[in-house]
Amino acid sequence: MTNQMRSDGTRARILAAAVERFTHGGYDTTSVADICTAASVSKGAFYHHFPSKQAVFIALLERWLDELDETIRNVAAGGESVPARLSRLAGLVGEVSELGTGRVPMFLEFWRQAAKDPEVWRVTVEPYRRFRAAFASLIGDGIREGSLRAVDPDAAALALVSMGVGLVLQGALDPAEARPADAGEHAVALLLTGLARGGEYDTK
Amino acid sequence: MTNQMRSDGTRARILAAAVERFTHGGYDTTSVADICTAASVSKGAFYHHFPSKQAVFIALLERWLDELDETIRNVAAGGESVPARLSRLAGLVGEVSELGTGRVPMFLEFWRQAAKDPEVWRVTVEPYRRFRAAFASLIGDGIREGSLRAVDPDAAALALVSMGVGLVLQGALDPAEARPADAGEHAVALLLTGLARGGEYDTK
DNA sequence: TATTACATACCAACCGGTCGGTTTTTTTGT
DNA sequence: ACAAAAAAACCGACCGGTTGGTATGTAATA
Repeated sequence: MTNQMRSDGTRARILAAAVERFTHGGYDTTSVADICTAASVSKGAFYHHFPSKQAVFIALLERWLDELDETIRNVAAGGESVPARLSRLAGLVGEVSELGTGRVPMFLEFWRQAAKDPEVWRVTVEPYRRFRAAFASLIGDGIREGSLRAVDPDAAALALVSMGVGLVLQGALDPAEARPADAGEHAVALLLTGLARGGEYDTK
Repeated sequence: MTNQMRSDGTRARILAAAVERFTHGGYDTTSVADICTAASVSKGAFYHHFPSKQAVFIALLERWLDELDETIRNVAAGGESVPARLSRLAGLVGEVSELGTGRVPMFLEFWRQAAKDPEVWRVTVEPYRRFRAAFASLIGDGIREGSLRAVDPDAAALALVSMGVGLVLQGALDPAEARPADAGEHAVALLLTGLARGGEYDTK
């Protein structure tokens, strides 16, 4: 086995173990020794690959942000009508929270650290801004296209993202009662009804 | 000064210092010594009033829940029409996030601990359920009263609470760009438009 | 005097990070 | 082609510092 392969493998194991432990117990509670044990890696190997515990956290954050950016691109793209693209979003909320239920604690951890560390803050906040900007632009298109009411695009985008965040969070906290997959689409449809020009909003 | 007064005073100082420190640095990072220093209280006094650090946290949580319950009662009450009461909610979101901006980290801390400790989880989740139930009941009234469209009250309540949570959280994370007080009411109005029977929703 | 409220010194456990040494792969010299 | 040397990956004991919690004693109230 080449040196590169070996290195990449242990690095990946450390990252995977870190996300597992951080998710399970949070950043502060999880010790470097915990991560090492979970990754079947020695402390020496850990500090050979990462300069600090915080560096692992930031690497995780950046990986997550890349995924998020890809999601945004997918949402923004597409030649269909604006309402059709918006309704694709309704499904996205359910999808994200299904896939991400286990991840939400980690995601909460990012926010919590963002309140303390300016570097983490900057890199955490930016995707939300991009998210809102993408939606605002989409909504602006819808207004010009005539399929949406002439609302403030920024406020509407904030509303959409907020509801998404709220749904995912509540779904993670109380999956039995606030299942986003079931009620989430319904909730988003409700908001889209308020956005759509006149009468009911057709999610089909 | 009576013994009771003295005791109550130091207890209150510990609680106040705890919320200040937890808000500033999170649960794990804040040490008992930190709290004691901030409260001008010795460690002995601390452990005389509380059996553990966790106990202080739970006392804080319970105090917060009482406030929340009072808020719910205020929202549910009132003899006005349902749309009027719902629009009062729009203002509430801005209000809560204005008052609570500094508190949000603490609130995040509750959620994070809820993922770990079943006891904390139960007591954290319940108010959200009550919140949703209160809104669902209110929306049900609106539907019977004829002022709201015949939507699923539970889904609509989830939508409202989710948007509120999302707005507060985003406002706390990024106050410069996602000011809930400015755009929050607008966002809720948008949702209410989707709820209201026909045409525009009058927030007046 | 008895009890409650507070103060201080102390401890065992743990944590992030370091460091000297060992194993494994790669490069170099011939 | 092959050994020697260099480099990269890895190991685990160790360290200074901190933490939640305790034990023991003192001052204030009942």
